[in-house]
Amino acid sequence: MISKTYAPQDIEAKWYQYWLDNKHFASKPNPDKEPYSIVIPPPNVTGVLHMGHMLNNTIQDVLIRKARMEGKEACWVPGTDHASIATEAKVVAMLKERGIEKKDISREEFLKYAHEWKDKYGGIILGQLQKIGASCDWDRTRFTMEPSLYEAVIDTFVRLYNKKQIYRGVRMVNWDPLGKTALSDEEVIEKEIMAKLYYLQYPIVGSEGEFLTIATTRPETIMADAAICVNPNDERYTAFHGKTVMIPLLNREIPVITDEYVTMDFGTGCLKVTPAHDLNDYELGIKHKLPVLDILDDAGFLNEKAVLYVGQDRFAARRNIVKDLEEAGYLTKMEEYKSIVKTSERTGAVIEPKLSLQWFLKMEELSKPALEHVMNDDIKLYPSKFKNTYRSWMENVHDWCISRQLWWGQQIPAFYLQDGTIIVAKTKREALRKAQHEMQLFALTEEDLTQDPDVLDTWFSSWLWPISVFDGIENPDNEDISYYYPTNDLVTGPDILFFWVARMIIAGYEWRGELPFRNVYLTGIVRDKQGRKMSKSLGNSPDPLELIEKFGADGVRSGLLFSAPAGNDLLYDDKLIEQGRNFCNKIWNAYRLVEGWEVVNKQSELYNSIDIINIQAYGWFNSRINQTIVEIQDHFSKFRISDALLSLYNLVWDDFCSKYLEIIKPPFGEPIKKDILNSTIELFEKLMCLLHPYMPFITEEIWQALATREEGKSICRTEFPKGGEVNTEILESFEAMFEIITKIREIRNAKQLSPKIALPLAIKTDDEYIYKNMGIGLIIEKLANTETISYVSDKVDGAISFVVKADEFFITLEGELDVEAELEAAQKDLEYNLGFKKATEAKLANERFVANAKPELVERERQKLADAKNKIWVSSFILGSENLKIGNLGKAESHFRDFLSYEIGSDFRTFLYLGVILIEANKQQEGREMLLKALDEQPSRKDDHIGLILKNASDKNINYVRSVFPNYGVSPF
RNA sequence: GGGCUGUUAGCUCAGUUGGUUUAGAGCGCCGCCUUGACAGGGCGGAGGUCGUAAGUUCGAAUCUUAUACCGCCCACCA
Repeated sequence: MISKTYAPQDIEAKWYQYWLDNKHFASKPNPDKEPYSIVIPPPNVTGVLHMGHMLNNTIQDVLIRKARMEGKEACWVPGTDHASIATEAKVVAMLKERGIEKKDISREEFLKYAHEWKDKYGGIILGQLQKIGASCDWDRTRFTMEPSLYEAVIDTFVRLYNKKQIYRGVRMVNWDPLGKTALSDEEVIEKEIMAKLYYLQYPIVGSEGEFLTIATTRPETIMADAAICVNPNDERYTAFHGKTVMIPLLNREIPVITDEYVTMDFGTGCLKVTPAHDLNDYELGIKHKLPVLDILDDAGFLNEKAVLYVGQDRFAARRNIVKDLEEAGYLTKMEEYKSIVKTSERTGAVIEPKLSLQWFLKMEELSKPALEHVMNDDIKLYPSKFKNTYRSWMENVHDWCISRQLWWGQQIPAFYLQDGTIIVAKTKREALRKAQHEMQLFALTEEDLTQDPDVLDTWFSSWLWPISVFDGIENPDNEDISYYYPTNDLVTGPDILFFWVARMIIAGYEWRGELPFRNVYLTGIVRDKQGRKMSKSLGNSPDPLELIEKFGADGVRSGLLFSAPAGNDLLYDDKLIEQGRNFCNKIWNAYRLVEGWEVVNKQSELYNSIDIINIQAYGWFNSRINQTIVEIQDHFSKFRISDALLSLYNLVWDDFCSKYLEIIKPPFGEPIKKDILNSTIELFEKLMCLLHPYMPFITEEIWQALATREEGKSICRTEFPKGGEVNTEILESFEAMFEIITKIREIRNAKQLSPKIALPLAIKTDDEYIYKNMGIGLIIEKLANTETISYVSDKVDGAISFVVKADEFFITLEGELDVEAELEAAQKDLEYNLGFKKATEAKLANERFVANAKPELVERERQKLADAKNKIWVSSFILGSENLKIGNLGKAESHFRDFLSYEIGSDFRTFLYLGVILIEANKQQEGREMLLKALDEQPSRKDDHIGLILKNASDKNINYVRSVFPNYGVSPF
């Protein structure tokens, strides 16, 4: 017995192991196949799977699985990033727990601990990726610190240094006092905070009682002040040009200088210049040759140069100095001030601008090809709006600070002689040789060389990733790199567009002379329902593994993708995942239905009508599949992954389950014919293949169950369905048919009739063939639950009617119709269609429209007009006859007259009813004409007609009516 | 301050070269339906003057301009 709901837990583990055992994800260069490769954005080795990874890697898996099924040599390279700051922080924390301080141990010891930590806790995320079904080639797993990748990084550093692209210099850098390292601009996050602006008085030397007042947010840095600066055009301060002032508390004398940099209308127009602790001040300092006084140590504590508050943390010092300044009377004002504070992305510490000696990579030349090839679409960004962002960054790119004051990472291969001479070489030995040979320092030993203690920025290794995973730096001509590079698609978040994507492109052109990937798909950021970024501290991030446990990997994957258009943030809601889970369940139950059918083999005469239905349904659904394949291929070509999934979702749920299966489903307890079961299984298999990239597990499970498969075979290596013929005729007739079915169901609903009651349906059509011989009629009977359809040539009196295309449908219900309601509905219908008719006619009368619009469009307008007229015609008739029925002769007359005026066709009863009405209204002459016209319409049925006339005439006029037809003898009365 | 997006149903979003007085989907909502694949379901339904204002056009959610908000990126106002 198959379980009633889809139970993913056992199924997923089973098939993932099966795929691994049969090496379905393994890839090696195959000249007979087109390569398709993706390198994973390497997660931090310290990382655990979060929703962002889930989304990102699902998209990659969809792409790679689809490519694999399309016969490409698909290779998805997994791996992890050593993440220097994050990992070092974890290791430091771990050591601290064990009572060990980093500063007390040697670099070697520390690295030993770090590697231990990495071996024990690192790379958890890779196992987690398997849970989501990621079809990576695990044998190719790489780590940015493993020897060959390490070597590649060192090598590129040396080569760039030799090309004079790397230099060492003193710069104002973003200093993280907690991590005690420099950060690149990209690693800094700006936060808006409410700060205080302090107004401080600096006494003017030689002018007792006079002050210059400055405004600052950092009063603790006054001890590092080198000058006070005012705008030369600021008349308030002209008198003070060339004077000096005293730093409060400290009583050190500093000059008043002038520079146009100072804005006159901010604060007091007076700026204190602190070259060591502010980038702008630093530049001012250089310009005006001011001394640089750095009063902070690496951890953000005041050093002895500060003289005051030495040994205090910068924030403590701020509190204290504010208090002292206030007491001494130098603080005149404090105001709230909205300001930006820079913080470290990794440690959260407030960044300190700090002068330090760092290594830089010149970016100007290197980045040129990277800009050009994105702008000319050699590399495409999805969505393309990021091209703008990319360009503005690239055009204003700054030199990249690549040194970090850490131990975990690739140590900078720069060696210093005692006199400070720098020798850059891959190893100490090489450096020594270089020193000996190039500088003739033969007496030198390795002891005399000191390696730079810093390591390289993590991104300085990950920018090589698409090359280094294939060993393309050290062995530039090896088989892997030649075959797989450039890779095809890169899937990542827009938050690392500059950090990583741009630099990979730069590296691609620098080291391979070509692009690293052709397409960059930038996913959105997963946010919570309120639009907040998911974060540990908010606790608003669900654990993907728990979700998988609860909803199944396929459910989570498809759920996330339902609402994940490229570049748009995704507001996560459990509802999405539920929807994915429900989709799995729907598929599962469709399978249960098909699986549960009993089969008959024998061809039997009795099954004739069923055959027609089945053949039609199969033909229709095949066309729908083919149509959808075209659609999803188009979506994929534009990286519209969500849209492709949605197309499939609708195809499976609405067309396959709600329509196709309902059509071919045998009545309860009855068997199904073998051939239709086989075609159904064939269709089901196709659907599973189409869905496999999105929902690998359930599709494998069902695919395996639908037929006997060879040992080791998997749907993931089965050919992705190619499109075929799309029969538009059958699609259109089915579309009309479903419209008819919906109308009937609507009537059933409106009349509150049980679905079990078969309704009598009559159709007035010029094309009975399509209903009778094409099986359409039979399907209507089955899906709308009608009695055997009758075909009529006249309108049916007293029936509920509706029109689809050119055909009219009548359902006669027992009991009185609600005339008022019918009238109201018909009236509404009439008005709508009259308006429609008017607009369309106006459009068609417009020569410019007919001349300029596409011919198909004009033709479609004409068709719509014809349909609308038909509907108007029907509504008018209903209004006329219903009004007649309730004795509203005047209204009835005018509706019938309208009816005739539309000249769409005629109907004998219109003439007839109108004739009687006119006679009743004492317009005998005209009435008589109408009655005769009625008879002319269908002379063969004269007797029926006269009977109807007499039935509708009142006693008063019966004789007159009779006199019109003197030869008609029998009175119905 | 500069630049770039976006603004469509109660919510989250589609809407691909302008073209039905009828702008779609999912969720949510309303009504009916439970022995029969699935209530994690079926069948129907309601709900939008497409941010605002002008303009171009035979025709505008779609193009132009202006404007208001949301968001993102960049930038040295202490």
